[in-house]
Amino acid sequence: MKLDHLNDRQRQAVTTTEGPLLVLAGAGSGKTRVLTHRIAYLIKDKGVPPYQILALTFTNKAAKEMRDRVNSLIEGDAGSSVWVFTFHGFCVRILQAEIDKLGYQKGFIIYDEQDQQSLIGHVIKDLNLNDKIYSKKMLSSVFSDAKNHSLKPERFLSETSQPDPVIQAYRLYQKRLKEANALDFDDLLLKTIDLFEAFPDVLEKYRDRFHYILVDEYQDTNLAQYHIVSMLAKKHRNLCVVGDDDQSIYAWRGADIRNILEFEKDFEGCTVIRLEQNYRSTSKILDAANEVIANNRGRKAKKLWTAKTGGEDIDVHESDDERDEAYYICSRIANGVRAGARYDNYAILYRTHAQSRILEMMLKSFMIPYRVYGGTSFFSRAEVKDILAYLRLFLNPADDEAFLRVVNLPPRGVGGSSILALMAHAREKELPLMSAAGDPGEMPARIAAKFFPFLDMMAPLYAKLGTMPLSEFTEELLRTIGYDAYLRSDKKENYETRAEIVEELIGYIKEFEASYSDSDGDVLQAFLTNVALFSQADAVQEDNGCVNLMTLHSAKGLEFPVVFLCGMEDGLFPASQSRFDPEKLEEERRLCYVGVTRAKEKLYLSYVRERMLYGQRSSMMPSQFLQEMGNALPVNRSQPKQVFREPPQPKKVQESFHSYTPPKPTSQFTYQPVKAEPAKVQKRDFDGNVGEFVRHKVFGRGQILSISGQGSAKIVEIRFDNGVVKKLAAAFAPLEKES
DNA sequence: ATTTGGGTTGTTTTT
DNA sequence: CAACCCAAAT
Repeated sequence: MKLDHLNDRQRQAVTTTEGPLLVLAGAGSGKTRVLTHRIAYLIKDKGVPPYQILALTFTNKAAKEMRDRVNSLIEGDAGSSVWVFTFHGFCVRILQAEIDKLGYQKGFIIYDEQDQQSLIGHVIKDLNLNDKIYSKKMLSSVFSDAKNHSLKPERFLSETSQPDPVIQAYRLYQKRLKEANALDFDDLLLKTIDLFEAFPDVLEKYRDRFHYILVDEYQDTNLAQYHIVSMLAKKHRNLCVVGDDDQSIYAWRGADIRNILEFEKDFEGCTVIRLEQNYRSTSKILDAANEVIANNRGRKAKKLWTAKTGGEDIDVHESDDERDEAYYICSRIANGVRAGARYDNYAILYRTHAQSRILEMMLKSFMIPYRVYGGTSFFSRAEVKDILAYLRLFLNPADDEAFLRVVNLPPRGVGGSSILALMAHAREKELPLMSAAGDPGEMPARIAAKFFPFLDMMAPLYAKLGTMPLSEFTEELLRTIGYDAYLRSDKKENYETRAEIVEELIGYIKEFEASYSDSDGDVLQAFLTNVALFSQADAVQEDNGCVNLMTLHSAKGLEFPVVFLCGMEDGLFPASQSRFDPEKLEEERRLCYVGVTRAKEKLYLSYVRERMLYGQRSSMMPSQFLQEMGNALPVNRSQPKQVFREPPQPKKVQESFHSYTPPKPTSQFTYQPVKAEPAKVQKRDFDGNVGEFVRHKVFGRGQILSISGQGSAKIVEIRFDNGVVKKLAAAFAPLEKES
């Protein structure tokens, strides 16, 4: 194994194979390289059988990349038998083999956030809780907190003295999950721990097996993950964790920075190696990053340096508003491309998804191909959810959330009251909804009959399941339920887009089953798990010929020659909720650090004076982080604001899911770069004037007091004859001039 | 039963 | 200015 292209520290990190090892790897210091070489070194030079190695990552993409790179380092496909998984994927794998020991069935399904919310909604109803105090949101975050922070959520809840209703709700929630044979995301970790604790022989089995364990992004592990790792590593103690406390950006979802800060205490006699040479960015960029992060307290001492001295100045730009900002960014990109750059050299990073919209519009009018990661992704489209809900019901008829979603979709005359009756009946009999519908007992016949069409339709499909490839089965399913006709009849949204999404999903299933070789598993379950664990970052693909748009969070681990960090304003970034909470502020600052260090050659920082927030214009101040980077920014940065000609009117965004890529290595979904759409004629422009009288379909006659905004954002303020003053969107309100 | 509309929320970030 | 939730209309 040749290691001479590694620097001394990297090589040390690769070859220190025995005992606990903490690698503090600064941004761009070659952490993935170390991990992959370490795995290859273990196999090739140390003769470790690949199946004794376990590597844990946070995203599927990271896992896939690691697998690929290991395989290219060693001949043959020995690398493929290394277990490289995300934490969640690893837990699923174990639970699929062992979960029956915990009283669940093997074909469990994973509830996503929406299912979770909706289930909590039912719990609130059933317990008659005041949903003003105990909202879905509040409860779900408490539950998640409890699960993430503690091995015994119940104990956590009482120790943090949660009010009784919360504890009751928690119990009922867990009970319902179990009845539905479902696990939420946090359960995946928690149940694995439960399993290991309750069945020492099972733990022993895995403990024996994994002689070498590697953990990527260790700074982002939560207590549950920490626990899993330490249980597994207890025997052989060959645990290598790699991370950077400065890049810990997931505390809000339970990541505990102490896991990395106290690793040395937790694993006695551990070796610590610091990787401080950055191979990614120019020193101009790195200086800025070092400046901001220096404002955080309680971090491990380290000083990143780079051999790439100098480089281009960082650009700081002020715009009037977000439209202007978008224009500025687009024109920079257009110039760059004209000068020979590729579109995929560029990334536009922002704090919140909401910021992407205006950027998208402007990119379209510049005819710049782009890709948005995250946001309303393909898998959260209603059509996809519909179909997946059906499929879930086939894997697991106890899935009540899925049942509720599809029982009346397309509409087949099953309404709220029937559902309510069924739910009561099901509760009484302690049956899942599906079974309860098939076993109506003393339910009024009139109501029971409502469910017959649905049941009759499903029954033959159950019989067909498994007799044909999943994709064909899905097509059969869609034909049977008449989904296409439903899409056509639903005039709300345009049929073409939605039909296209259905096609896309079928295509995705085909890809999946083609690459699914393990004949020993249930394809349907594997597929649903794959989808549930699919994440934003997984879709990222370099060299796609597109400008990349994403949140700062999903940018972690990536790098781009040119990075735009936009919306650098107090209240947005750092977010308003974080500004006065020192811990949260530090996390925002780390996020800023992550953002800055994504850039290899050129960094643009931009902020606006005025931005639309909560539906109204508010004036903004430059982010405090800009001040903090001050020394690394060019001195003459109060450049005169560029004056643009009238920026092109952004075209109406054509509804589109901005692409996604299947996680399988071979899959190659073609993505058509978004081409500019011809401007569509907007809704009619209401042309009343102040003082004139108008008639509203509902409110009656009124007088226009003021008009603001323009185009579809035009707002008219009207005092109606009954004295009520309302602000209405001119483009949408049913207004007519009073004659 | 289904649809519509108004009123009410509230926004980080995601495995 | 959304998305979401509930109430009222048909």
